[in-house]
Amino acid sequence: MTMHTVVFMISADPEGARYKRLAAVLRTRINSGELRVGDKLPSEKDLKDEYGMARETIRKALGLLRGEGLIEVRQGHGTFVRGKGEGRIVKLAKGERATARMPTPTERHELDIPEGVPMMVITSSDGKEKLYPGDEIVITS
Amino acid sequence: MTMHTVVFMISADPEGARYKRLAAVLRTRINSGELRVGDKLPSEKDLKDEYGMARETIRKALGLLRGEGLIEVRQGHGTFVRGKGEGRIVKLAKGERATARMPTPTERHELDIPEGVPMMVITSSDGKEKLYPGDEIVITS
DNA sequence: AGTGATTTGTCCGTATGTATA
DNA sequence: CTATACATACGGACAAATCAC
Repeated sequence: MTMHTVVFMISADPEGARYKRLAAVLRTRINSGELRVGDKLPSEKDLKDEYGMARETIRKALGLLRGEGLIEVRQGHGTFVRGKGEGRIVKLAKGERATARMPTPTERHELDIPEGVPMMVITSSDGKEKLYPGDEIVITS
Repeated sequence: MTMHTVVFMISADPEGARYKRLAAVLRTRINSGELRVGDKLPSEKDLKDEYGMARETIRKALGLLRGEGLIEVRQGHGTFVRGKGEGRIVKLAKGERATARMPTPTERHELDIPEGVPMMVITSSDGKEKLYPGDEIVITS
């Protein structure tokens, strides 16, 4: 039995953009458990060297994953696998309605929502709105 | 009283990145009603000429708005102001829980969810999940 | 406290490909 | 077929945040 490191190649098949294929590879590395919550991904420079892409292309791939709420990027620090959130439970009162949308940058800052995480909006019958980070709330009847 | 066209300038105050300020300007032009649902935004080239930024910078600004579900970009066609969705109402059954997250590219394609729109996940007590585009659903108790 | 190295953020310019009108 | 418009990719440069020492 030969010991070997698993190298996740970018498929030579030119199906789709390179940054999308790289994102798919990284998504697999995360979902497969090779990279766990809190783990640091390779730096953009390392990914650039490893996959032979321009840094901008690497960043586009990371941007996709960030948009899915799968990773968190901290300037000067690194890129990390994000957790799923606690799942605080909120009971929907009579007449209240819940919907989801993406927050504006202002709302993101005020509610401390990371990029790529939606927002849950609960509207009561009088029109007042309550806002929650979408990954930290579960609604029950 | 002087008649004048309102020109949305990029504030000279260098607060934040240029693409974020441009996004804020465009967001205002949309929310103020100057640009309505379905309206076409200026082309990337026009925005580039108008604001004197590189096209990549323009695209980053548009990317922000796309990430908020505010605009829709169609290759070879243009950039358009997105509608808010219908608001189909779904009643939450006993034991069901609702949460929101961003869809993966696969889920986006299968549910025909535009970029920047979250997904509502309704989980029943037996673990089965129902998926809805987040901007086309409203949940009531 | 400070300095340098690392890492991500922003911005620019250019070129080419793909989709639509 | 041509022109327009968005998509992808590369390269370079400097700024800003963080870390290691």
